[in-house]
Amino acid sequence: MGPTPPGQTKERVFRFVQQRIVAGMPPTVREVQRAMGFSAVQTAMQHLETLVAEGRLVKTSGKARGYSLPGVGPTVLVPLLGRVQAGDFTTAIQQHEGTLPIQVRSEDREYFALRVQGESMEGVGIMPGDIVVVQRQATANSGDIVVALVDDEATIKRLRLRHGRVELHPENQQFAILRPDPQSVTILGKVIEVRRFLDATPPWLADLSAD
Amino acid sequence: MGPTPPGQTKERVFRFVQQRIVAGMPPTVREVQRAMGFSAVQTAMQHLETLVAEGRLVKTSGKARGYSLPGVGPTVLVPLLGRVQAGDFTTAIQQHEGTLPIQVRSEDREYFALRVQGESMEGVGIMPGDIVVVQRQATANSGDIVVALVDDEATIKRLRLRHGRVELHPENQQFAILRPDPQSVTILGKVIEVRRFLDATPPWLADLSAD
DNA sequence: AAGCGTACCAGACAAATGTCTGTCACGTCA
DNA sequence: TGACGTGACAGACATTTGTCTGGTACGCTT
Repeated sequence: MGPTPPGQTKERVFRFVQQRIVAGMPPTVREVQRAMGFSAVQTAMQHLETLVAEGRLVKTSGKARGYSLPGVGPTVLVPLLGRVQAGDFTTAIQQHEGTLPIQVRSEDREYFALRVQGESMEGVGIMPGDIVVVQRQATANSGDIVVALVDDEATIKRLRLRHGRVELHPENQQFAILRPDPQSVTILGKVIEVRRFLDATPPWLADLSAD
Repeated sequence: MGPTPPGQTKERVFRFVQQRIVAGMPPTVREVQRAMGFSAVQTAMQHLETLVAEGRLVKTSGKARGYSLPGVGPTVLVPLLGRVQAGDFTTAIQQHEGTLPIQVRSEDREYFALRVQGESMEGVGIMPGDIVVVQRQATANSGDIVVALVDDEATIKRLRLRHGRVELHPENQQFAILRPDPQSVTILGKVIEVRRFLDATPPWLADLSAD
């Protein structure tokens, strides 16, 4: 029962704890003990304390399974919306057709996801069937790719602001630039991520909420 | 302290627990109690039991924070590899330049991620800078998009099998079909997901492991 | 009115879990 | 050789956490 070389056990502990945290169920100290084959709880405790002192783990004292990884943003369930129509955004959220776990920077913001249906953004690799993750905001910068409501339909385009007027540019020459009347355009949010599943669609995109 | 209408509190409990589970730290029963404003632990317990009976939560009895969501695959940390060269795959795994939390179907499989560097797959919306998630496997079906080692370089192409011989097709007319000698081609895996971050690159793509 | 189902409360107990003190073993360095 | 740092063990205690029994309140149905 001699010690292993310095640093080796600590790394094994870190990898085990990290994987468990990422998998969604941080381990108890005794689970670390058992997984590492230690005889004493204190051995696991000690390595965990070292990792905390090094800043590689964060601990909530006195709480079961209280270790977490620093700098990893929270995961939230983002609703995948079906149809989005004018004045009906809240209903679209409630009637989402699935959910997408997304690591975000801030839980203070609202997000939603849409499935891309047209070919107007293919020039930048946003293809039909892709899923765009959208941060909810009513304004955006010129050049951002946004989801906007025009008349009665949601559309994904690149925003251009010309003298304060909204232009919605496609990224495909076969589509025209939209210059909607200001009264008939609403920006719903900014596209922050694009995802494409080449294997089968994951099961968690099915609705996990009560209907 | 009259009861709320049937079903309302249960839904609030489910949403709270679901969000906490997705965020990576399932709640204790007393945390549910406090979050809902109940005076008694047993109230929280009862709603949780009902949700378990309905199959919407799964419980590990006797363990702290033992509730989980059914049908949600595990999350694993997928290494984002830099250079991949022949005969050096294990080293590339160890020297990954970041990690990506990915929901997968099975922890029994191995995954890695690569940053796309060429334009040969732009026809199907796989753009330079995208990140592809790859399921590790040595064979694939004709038509799959794969990561293959050719001579000494990893490349992302669509696999075509002609009379048992490997062809690697680009999805961009400006690139040529590769018909490598069988001795000089190795399939590393199948691309299962494409991700693009339009906001800044998330911090967790930085290396969380020890160097 | 009685029964049932759901939403709540109060209190207590058992086990899991966090935490601490004390100790030994080994390798390295001055 | 002694000191130090890291890796280990043993044991005990305090607190958190899961779980249970017993009870009330309300609305609906027969």
